[in-house]
Amino acid sequence: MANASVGIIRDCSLFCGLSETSLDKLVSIARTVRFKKGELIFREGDPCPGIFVVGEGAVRVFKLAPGGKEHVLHFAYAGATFAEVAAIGKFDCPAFADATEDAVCALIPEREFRRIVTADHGFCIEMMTGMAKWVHSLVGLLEDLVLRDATGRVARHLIQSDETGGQGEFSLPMRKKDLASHLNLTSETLSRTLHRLAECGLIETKERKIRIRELAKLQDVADGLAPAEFA
Amino acid sequence: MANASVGIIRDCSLFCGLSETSLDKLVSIARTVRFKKGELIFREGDPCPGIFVVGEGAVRVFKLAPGGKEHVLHFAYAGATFAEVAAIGKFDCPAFADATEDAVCALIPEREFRRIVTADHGFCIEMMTGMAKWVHSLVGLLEDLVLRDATGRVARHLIQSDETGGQGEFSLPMRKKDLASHLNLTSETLSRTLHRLAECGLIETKERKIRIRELAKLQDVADGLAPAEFA
DNA sequence: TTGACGCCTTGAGGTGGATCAAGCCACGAG
DNA sequence: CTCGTGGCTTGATCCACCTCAAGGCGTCAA
Repeated sequence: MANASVGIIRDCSLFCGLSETSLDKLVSIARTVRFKKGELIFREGDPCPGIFVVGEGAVRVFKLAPGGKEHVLHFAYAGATFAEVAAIGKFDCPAFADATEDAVCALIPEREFRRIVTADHGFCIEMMTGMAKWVHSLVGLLEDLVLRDATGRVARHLIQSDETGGQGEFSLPMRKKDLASHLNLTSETLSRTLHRLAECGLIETKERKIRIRELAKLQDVADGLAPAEFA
Repeated sequence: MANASVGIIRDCSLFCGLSETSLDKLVSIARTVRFKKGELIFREGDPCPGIFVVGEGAVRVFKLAPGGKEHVLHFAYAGATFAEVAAIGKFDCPAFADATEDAVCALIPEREFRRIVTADHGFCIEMMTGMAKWVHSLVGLLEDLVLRDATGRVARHLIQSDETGGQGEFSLPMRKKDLASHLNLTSETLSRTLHRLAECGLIETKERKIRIRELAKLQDVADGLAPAEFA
């Protein structure tokens, strides 16, 4: 197991479309890195070590305010990548990252990654549109923080997280504390908000499992059209 | 003047690095479009018409909340582009745009743009890193909104807007109302905040002209380390 | 000049969500 | 079993910023 990266890279959404030769090159350069739960992966301002691909576990990317407050920008689970943006733009790490669960990742050094981008036009196009999607989702997040209130943010997040489309139940893969931070709330407010949504019958909650009962109404709440029944 | 776009495109930061042949193709396809002050350019949800390059005037890109509240994502002045992200990602327009001053722009249809991206690997790389920079700046904005208070946001914006590096005076190119919206403040709060910064001697204000007097202290304020003298 | 309109400023009061401080529950270790 | 720890919930209080309302000031057209 000199290189567990092989599987990780082949299975990840970013690289799985690459040609065999590119993949081989990638794999031959990639290092496998492991982190314990809670371990810091990099700090804001560190030189960017390259692109990380998560194989197992969970990673969170976050900013730290002078006062110590943290804001979670991004959660990365199996198949996802992080630090791509810094690697592409040649910035230093723009944020902190740590493991919220024991994690194993493949690390692709920046230089090798850049080689592939310059060699493979198709891949480059994919990266470009990938970045555009990032921008899109960030704009969504901005919109969230600015145009919606706490309840709206929670509602929208629930809708987006539910891949079942309101049919079955799904579970929140992160601590409430971190989710709260991602939505720029305190865990207290998140807790109260979920409770309120449940009271109104829009959702059911059980531990970290959630089921959406009234998708349409929840959508209304997300759009700021608070239904009358809201206390 | 069948095509004022020639100059616009040659002078803009995004396309000025292109080869002559690519430029020629681009110019031959581009349309010149004019907007009156206050005129709406596109709405959120419209199919993306292509990439706009601003030649003269000023454009603001903004989101609209159900309640009518608007949030300015981006100001575009001469040489800048907007709607690039939607064009690349093939989304519909993710926001509204209107002219805050009489404006003349070059419009490059999406299809033509895509042709260039697939034909010109170098350009594609540039676009990719351009998108990465967008992400970077959006993360900065997010950080601003989440980790800083009103005063910190204003301070940071002033520092970033001052190309003279604290030497001379510079002027805010947009209405205070729009700047306030960009920083997620009301114009009232912006007004008061500027006043307070001026009272403390960190800046001088005269109409829309601003001079930074104490860059270091202003930087501290931006970083949330409010100096004692702050009322 | 006069009036109307936009933009900015100033003041007084309201509020959403943060903060602080307990208590509760589940789970793992001893 | 008990204890300890980490995450979640709940309630009371507080404060930064918003909202609403009014007045000043510059600009443009008549």
